[in-house]
This record gives sequence, C-alpha cells and structure tokens, in this order.
Amino acid sequence: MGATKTDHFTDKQNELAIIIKALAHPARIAIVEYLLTVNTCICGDIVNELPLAQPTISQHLKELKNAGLIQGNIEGNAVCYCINPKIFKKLEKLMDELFKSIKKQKNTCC
Amino acid sequence: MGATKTDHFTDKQNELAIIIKALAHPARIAIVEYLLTVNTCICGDIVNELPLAQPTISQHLKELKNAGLIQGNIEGNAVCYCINPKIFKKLEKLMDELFKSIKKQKNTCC
DNA sequence: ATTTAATATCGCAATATTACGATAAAAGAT
DNA sequence: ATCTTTTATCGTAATATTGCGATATTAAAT
Repeated sequence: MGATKTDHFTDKQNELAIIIKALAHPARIAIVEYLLTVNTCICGDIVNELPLAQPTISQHLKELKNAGLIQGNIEGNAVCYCINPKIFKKLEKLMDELFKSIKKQKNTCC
Repeated sequence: MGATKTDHFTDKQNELAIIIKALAHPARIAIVEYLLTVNTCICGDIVNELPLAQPTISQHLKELKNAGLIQGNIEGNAVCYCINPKIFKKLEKLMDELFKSIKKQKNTCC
C-alpha cells in the first residue's frame, strides 16, 4: 500500500486534499509567505531566504506549481515565481464551505 | 532524509502545516464532512460510511485527533467522535491571514 | 567559444504515510 | 463465565515524501 485510494472519494474531496497537501509543509508555507512579502515576484532568492538546499527548494516549488498555487515564468537566465490567486480563491471557497458548516453545527458533542 | 526540518521555520508556519497536513487526505476530509452531517456525533459508523478498512479509519481518526481537529469520547462500548471547533477556528484565522495578504497583493506578476 | 549563473533533474538514503490482516482490549449481552 | 461488538494497536508491505550531492540544462557574460 502507501497510495491514497482517491477513486473512492468525491472529486471535491480529492481536489481540496491535493491543494491542501501542497501547503502542508512549513517550507512551502514559507515560500508562499515570502512570495507575498515581495510584491514584484522575485525568483530564486527564495533559495537564499530559506534554510534548505537549492534542489530541495526547487522540488518544493515544483509541488506548489503542480497544485497550481504558484506560477513560474522564465525570464532569461532566471525563473520568476509568483502566487496564482485563482487557486487560492478556490481554496478559500472550499474552506469557507467547511468553516460555515462547522459554525452551523449545534455543538451537542459527546 | 525524509524528516521535515521543522526547527528552521517559525512556530506559526509549523503549527499551520501540522493542522493542514491532518486535513490533507480525502479520507480525513470525508470524515470531517461526515461528522458535520450527523448533528449528534456518531461514532464508528464512520467505518460503514467510508470505503476503507476499520484499522485504516482508526488510524485516520487518530491523526485528526492528534492535530486537535476532532475529539473522541468513550461511551461504554463505543467511542463518540466529534468536531473540535476550536482548532478549526484557529485554522480559519491562520488561513484568513493568508487569504487577506493575497488579496492585498498587487498582481504585478511576471 | 568558454565561463559563469540560475534552475532543474537524477539518484539515492532516510523517514513517513497509507492500507490492511491479525490480534488485543474493553465493555455489553447472553 | 462466555460470546459478541466496538475500537485500538501491532506488524508489515507498498508507496510517498523529504532532503541533498552530483550533474544536466539553459541563457547570459566575457
């Protein structure tokens, strides 16, 4: 085993899980937060900012990109990464649905 | 390797990552959603609801519990699981901070 | 053309996750 | 006391993730 049984869950559940999973690592959260502090989307000085080796950062960037959370555009020599607000909006919507139904729930718990 | 280098990131980043990670699996999202549909917090019929074996569910419940997202109270024979709104509120707050700074950002991207 | 700089990819080791059968533990039912 | 039900834990196999050194790739700089 080791592989998630995605086929048994709804598309929505899988979609949310994929987006969330991409954010489920402190380095990737740090990358996203860093991209938010630099208004112009600076590229690979993320490597200088974070305490991880260049290949590791590159891998995390790839995962964020695969989930659609960031974009990478080639600019000559370097690559310019930036937030993709679209997917974050989708995430916000999905999470809001969750948060709303939690607030609706009568807390008659155990 | 294989172990996350948590010590290099901020407490906030690690905390958010832990909560998010607990939700980063369709089965665990499904469990949370199921707990929200049954107002009275029913216990182990989660096993009947989801297409996974009982030990697998038990393991997922443990992870949700470890992250504080759900609670489990023993009721005689059975165990009664339910949402813990506290941690969801914390999650909502942390995510809201993220979403807000995304909206603030001028989208002068690449 | 060669060198330099910035990223990506490969390959690997260490560890974590996912899933489940078998079994244990605890409480209720007979 | 024994059986049944419910849940947790153990052990294990399959796979995924994390991290990084070494190397490839690409484009700019000399």
